[in-house]
Amino acid sequence: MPQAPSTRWCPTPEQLMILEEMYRSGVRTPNASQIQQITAHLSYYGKIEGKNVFYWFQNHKARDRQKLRRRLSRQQMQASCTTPQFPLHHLHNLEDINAPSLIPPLSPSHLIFPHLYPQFLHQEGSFVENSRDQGMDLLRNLEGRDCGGGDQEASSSASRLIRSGSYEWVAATMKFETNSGESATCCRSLKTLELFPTKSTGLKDECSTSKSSCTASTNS
Amino acid sequence: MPQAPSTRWCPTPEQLMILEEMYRSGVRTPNASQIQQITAHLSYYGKIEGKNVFYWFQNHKARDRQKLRRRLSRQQMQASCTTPQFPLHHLHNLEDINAPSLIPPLSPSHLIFPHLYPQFLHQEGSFVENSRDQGMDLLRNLEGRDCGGGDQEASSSASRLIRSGSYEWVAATMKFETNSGESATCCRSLKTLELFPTKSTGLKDECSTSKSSCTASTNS
DNA sequence: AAAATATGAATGAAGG
DNA sequence: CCTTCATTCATATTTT
Repeated sequence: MPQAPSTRWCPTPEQLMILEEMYRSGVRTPNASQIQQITAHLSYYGKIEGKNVFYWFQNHKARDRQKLRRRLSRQQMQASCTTPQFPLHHLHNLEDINAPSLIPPLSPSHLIFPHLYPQFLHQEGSFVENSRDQGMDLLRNLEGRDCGGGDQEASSSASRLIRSGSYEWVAATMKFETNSGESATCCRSLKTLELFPTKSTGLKDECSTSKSSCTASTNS
Repeated sequence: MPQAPSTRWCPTPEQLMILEEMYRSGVRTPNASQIQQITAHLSYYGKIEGKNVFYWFQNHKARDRQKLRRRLSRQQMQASCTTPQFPLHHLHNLEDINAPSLIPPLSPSHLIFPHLYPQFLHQEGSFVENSRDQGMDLLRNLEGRDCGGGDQEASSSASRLIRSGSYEWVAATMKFETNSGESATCCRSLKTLELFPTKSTGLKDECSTSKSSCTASTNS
């Protein structure tokens, strides 16, 4: 089904520029009339409808706000992880992974994510929760529990902000994690995964370095 | 601005394996906390951020779905095609869209965004209004006035429905603008932006035609 | 080398 | 406002 001339709006560079400028200027949730006007102005640079403007601000704001949210959760996590950890670069250069290294040689997921498997469910970290009508066979059992489990609570005020959806969370995360250079890791590992040493934080792996590692795709 | 050393994440074989295993197990749309945990765990095998996990599931699910969809549509087509039909491949050659357009050739910003420049600000349209403590420098001038100006009033009863949140407005608008085929532009342009000819309404721009136009994104 | 494909990332659009 | 979906972009990888 050719979906017509893909009718989705796409801002022209000018429109985008203006919108961003406005956003920077403080416009966050324009009301109907504002939207009307903005639309009128922008329409000069290309086809555009009110809803486009509306959505643009909605999305932009949301995605941008998350970053804050995420930042908080992040800091919080770090706070609990701040404890200087030992050097942990030893872990893998991909190749060594196969070697008898210290790394658990790729354990089966039920070993890696015990919380995903009923048998191992006895720790706090619950997982599922919003497992609609999807598979979730393994996860069902967890249902009804407090999703965060232990550390979750730690974030009193933060938990609020954090609890939002994955998307938002991500949106926020992207910005900061990227900047910080390190990903949120350590503390989580502590509580949810005691199977491994928590030194995972400082890994360097960096799959992008050599062009070989990144494969591992479906290749099928 | 070249986007740095292409910092795109790439799952290590282990990470990928785990992710797939989880997916198979039924995990489809992990929420924030879940993502947190997954990320923490996977970070043991290499650098990874929350957004990576998020996107991974997002994409994986989407592509899965897409695959199914395609399959279905194909079957459907076959089903209907079993009966001798006329040739119908002609449909869609969205090529002609690339035709030489009448678009104004991208003038310098002060020409392009007159309304962003003080010199050109003298029209009525109010803008801000709920501009809390935000910037709004450019827009302030417009404050206090009746936003719509002329045609605004035209929509007597409509204004009611519209005036509620922007969302409502959009909800209403979307339907109509979409149907009418033209976006609410001309009239607006007239009053708010008389600097330009109003022909902006019928622009052809059509960013979607070639795969290049829509970019203008971060790519800085 | 060009074409096709796989996939991380981004974002417009909706539903609730 | 939050969450999710569909599309699309960009690029690395594989195919031809």
